[in-house]
Amino acid sequence: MSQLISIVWFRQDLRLTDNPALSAAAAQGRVVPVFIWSPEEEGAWTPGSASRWWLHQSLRSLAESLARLGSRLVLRRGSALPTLLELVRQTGAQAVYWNRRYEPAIVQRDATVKEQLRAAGLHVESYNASLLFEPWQIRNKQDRPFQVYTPFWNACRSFAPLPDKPLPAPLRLPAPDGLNDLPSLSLDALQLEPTIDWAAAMRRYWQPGEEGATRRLEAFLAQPIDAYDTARDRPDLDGTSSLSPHLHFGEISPRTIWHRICPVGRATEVRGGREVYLKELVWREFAYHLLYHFPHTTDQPLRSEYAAFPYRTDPAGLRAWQRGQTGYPMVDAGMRQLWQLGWMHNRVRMIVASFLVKHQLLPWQAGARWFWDTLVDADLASNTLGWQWVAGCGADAAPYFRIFNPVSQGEKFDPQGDYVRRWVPELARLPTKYLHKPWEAPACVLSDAGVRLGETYPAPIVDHATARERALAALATLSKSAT
DNA sequence: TGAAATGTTGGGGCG
DNA sequence: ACGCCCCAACATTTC
Repeated sequence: MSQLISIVWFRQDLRLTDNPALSAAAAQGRVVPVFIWSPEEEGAWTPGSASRWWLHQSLRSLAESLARLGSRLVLRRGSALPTLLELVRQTGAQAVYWNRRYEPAIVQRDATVKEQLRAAGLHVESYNASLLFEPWQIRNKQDRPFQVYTPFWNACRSFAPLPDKPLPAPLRLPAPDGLNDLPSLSLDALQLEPTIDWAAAMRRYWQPGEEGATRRLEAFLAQPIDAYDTARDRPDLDGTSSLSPHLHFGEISPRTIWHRICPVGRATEVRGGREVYLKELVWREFAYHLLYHFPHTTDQPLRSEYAAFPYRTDPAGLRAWQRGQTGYPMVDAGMRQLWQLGWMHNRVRMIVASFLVKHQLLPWQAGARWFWDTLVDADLASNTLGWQWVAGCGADAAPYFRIFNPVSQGEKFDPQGDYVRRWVPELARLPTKYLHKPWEAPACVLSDAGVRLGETYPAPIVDHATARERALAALATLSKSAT
């Protein structure tokens, strides 16, 4: 057995299967797996409460998986570079391996870490574990990054080479002598979990970790995939894959999903629900592509003229939105699902985001920040893309005048009202006809359902038609000042 | 991966 | 039989 000792630095790749850094290290000799909690190095985007809850569970799962292979996950907290150098001293490691991340602050940090470790004489390699295509691989004919989705998708679907087949998990993970005596924090010492236990519903709904991710994928694939095209838009059904948090933490690889959906490997060969799902996966790739090439967009609009957009300041309005108390059942249902599950159906994300930005004229950055704190799948690339898309200031964005009507969206995508009844139980007894617009219900209908508007459920905080006119007027000032 | 306003068409009631 | 109007259904335009 070789005596070469390698450190595998786990980050957002909390899995054993299709983990190139882990496989490379295991092929070299003995492995020291480590996770370093260094939130201060994430710039302005330190993980939010829901993300930290998930991370705690996922680390526990990873530690158990490593223990089954005769290894041990070492936990540390602090700045990455000095922590890694200390580990090198303590283990005699000659190599450090990790899988890449793409957030602006992390790209910078990792470049420094790599340079300094190499300067210290270590062998250092990083790998792609979380994307089908590297953000710099996909270029348009002018050799520039894409800013529109459809041509990006066309470039990805015909890109050669195809995404690699997933690597198998290592069968054994030889530990260096003394791995068990290496100083490590306990998982609890990282203080990732909330001090008040608000995660009960999340525990019921999610199974963080690689095994839970695999089960979620298999459950999704057990459904008729041809229905995905329309079922994915229905928040009252289980039509989506719900893999987003597992993907964010790297508990499952997009390559694994790609090759399960598309066994021949070529996206040009699939149609129907399979193709639609691959396109959703590639939206995630597009988000990383944009974040990598336009790193300022986490806080600034991609279309710079939107920096002058006349957003309002309204702390009470923002709070009503956050708490699901806007008086629009579809919006409130979404915000309460988010609060309880740390997740919201994507169709409803578009509705609530449109409401915040267009009906309330509040800045998309405030919405992005709230999602960042409350989503278990909070992902800087996807979150940034989604909010800029809704606000109209991003890549391939919805035109600003595309304003969702929360009533007609509800009637269209939650036709029996199951979704609203589940998340806004105080309206559950209203007839479906009025469920998405309780202010139009006759007084006797409201009282029969036990609803008193303004008391048991809020009256709408803005009138739709008025808010729509106000949003269009705000857009007009923008295009005037831009010329 | 909008919604609302406006325009067009065609069936049917009715004088 | 015919013109007129209404209106639903659909298409197009506008925001």
